[in-house]
Amino acid sequence: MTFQKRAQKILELLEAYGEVEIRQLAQKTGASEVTIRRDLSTMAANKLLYRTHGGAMKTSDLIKPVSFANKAEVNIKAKDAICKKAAEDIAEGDVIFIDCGSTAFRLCQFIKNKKIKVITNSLPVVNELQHSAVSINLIGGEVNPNRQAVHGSMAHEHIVRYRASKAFLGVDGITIEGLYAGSEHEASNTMAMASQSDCIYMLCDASKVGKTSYLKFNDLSMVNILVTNFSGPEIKEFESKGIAVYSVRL
Amino acid sequence: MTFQKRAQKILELLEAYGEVEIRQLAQKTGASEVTIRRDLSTMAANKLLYRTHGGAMKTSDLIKPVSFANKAEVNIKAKDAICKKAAEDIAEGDVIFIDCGSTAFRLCQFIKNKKIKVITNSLPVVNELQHSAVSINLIGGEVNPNRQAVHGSMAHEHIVRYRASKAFLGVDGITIEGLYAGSEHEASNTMAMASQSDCIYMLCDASKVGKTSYLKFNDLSMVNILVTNFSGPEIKEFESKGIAVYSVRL
DNA sequence: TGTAATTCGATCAAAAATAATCATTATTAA
DNA sequence: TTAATAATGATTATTTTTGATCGAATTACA
Repeated sequence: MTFQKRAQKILELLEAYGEVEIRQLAQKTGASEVTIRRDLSTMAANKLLYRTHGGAMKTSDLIKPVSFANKAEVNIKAKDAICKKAAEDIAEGDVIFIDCGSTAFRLCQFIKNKKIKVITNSLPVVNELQHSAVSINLIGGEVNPNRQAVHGSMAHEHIVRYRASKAFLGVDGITIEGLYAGSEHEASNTMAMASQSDCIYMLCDASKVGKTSYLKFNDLSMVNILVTNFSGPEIKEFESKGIAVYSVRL
Repeated sequence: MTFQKRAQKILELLEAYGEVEIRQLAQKTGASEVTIRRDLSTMAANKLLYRTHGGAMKTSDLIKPVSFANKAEVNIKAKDAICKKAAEDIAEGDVIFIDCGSTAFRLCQFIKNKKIKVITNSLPVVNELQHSAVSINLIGGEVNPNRQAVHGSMAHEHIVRYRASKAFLGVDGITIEGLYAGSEHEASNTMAMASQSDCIYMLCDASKVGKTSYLKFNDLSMVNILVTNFSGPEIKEFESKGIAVYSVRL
């Protein structure tokens, strides 16, 4: 059994149980404990797992290089349902913006096989769509490792050079009063994408609706379609402001 | 049995089993193990499969990060030695360009802990440096999934907006006559980075020196320093053209 | 806290696989 | 046909992988 095979097995077991012991692994792979120990060290060096005494643990998904692809993610079902609904509106030949953030990221799985062009500043989106039917335009600028996204004035300039039929955006909070972001950088990108698109989709799971955040960066007028699993009386108010609301259920 | 026939058979078996052993293949094809080994290396160079000890694995079966642990990459030692040498010249506070390509990628491991700014169009470089001391500026434009890099006119415009103290570039081939690239896109980016840098480092393992490729995109005048493990009489000629040559040994 | 039991890291040796070299055979070009 | 070129195979030297062993470090637990 080669190193690669063992590594695969180890990662599988890690995925299933969250942690593994060297004894187990040695038994399952037929290799000696010394070898397993060596495997674990090289894998740990590549940040594929955390080394513990006598075994290994799954790398915290926060630290993993590229992944919102994490099933422990909050509200994942809501986000998936929202994105599935939104993806129905995406047609062959479309040019779309995809915002950074964990919600918009979930759109990827539903558009992989569509022949469209995606303009994005989200590194996970790029990684996810890299070997798919989608052609990608990556927005350039300063990389923010925490958000796994590109920001800054160069990014802004880049965005306004393009034009898309649809933009799929996320925010930190949305109320009747307006849209809220966690940072100016994000707000700036979101605004720029909106200004360059014919139709603006706002993807918000229920936890975002009615919530405010530190920066109110715009009112609701720029939003055309709100896709959400929120279902309170406020929905009517959004609609009265001229926003089409796609309500999804889980 | 010709190479093509064998390659076909190998891919079939790979498709069926996910992995193959050299012994098997030698038996099934009637070729010697030496020949199979040669077949596998060329196929691995074309990314048709992953080379393992004693055999090969299907590319798609491999979990991506494991492939980084794969030492089957061609000329890896030369590339590492070259990059280690080149990295010695990088000082705190530097702003540097890093080209796409497998050679320049190897620079990452040696600069992770330096407080510098890296401007790059290479997605693997971004992933590698994302959670390090390095701050990253990602060049925007069209993503080429095969090269895992960003190209196009937008990329060019992005590059020329910045200025760096050093550029670490790769080429497909280098001779006394000039520099050769595999595509115009690459050449365009390489040229742009060179034009915006004070000092241009060319990173070339021995297989690149003396080799030409389909596009000669410039003469040698733009190169300041050639870092290579090549050690033939041609080195003197490079030096006579005013290029400083850093010779590395393995 | 101190002691026993694990686990780890380093070093070594054996086995397997690979790379390098050279001779031989097939293929192609002149 | 003959010479040049490329592909293959055999042989040898080198490298890689693996497992064993032993002192040091870490953990468990009495």
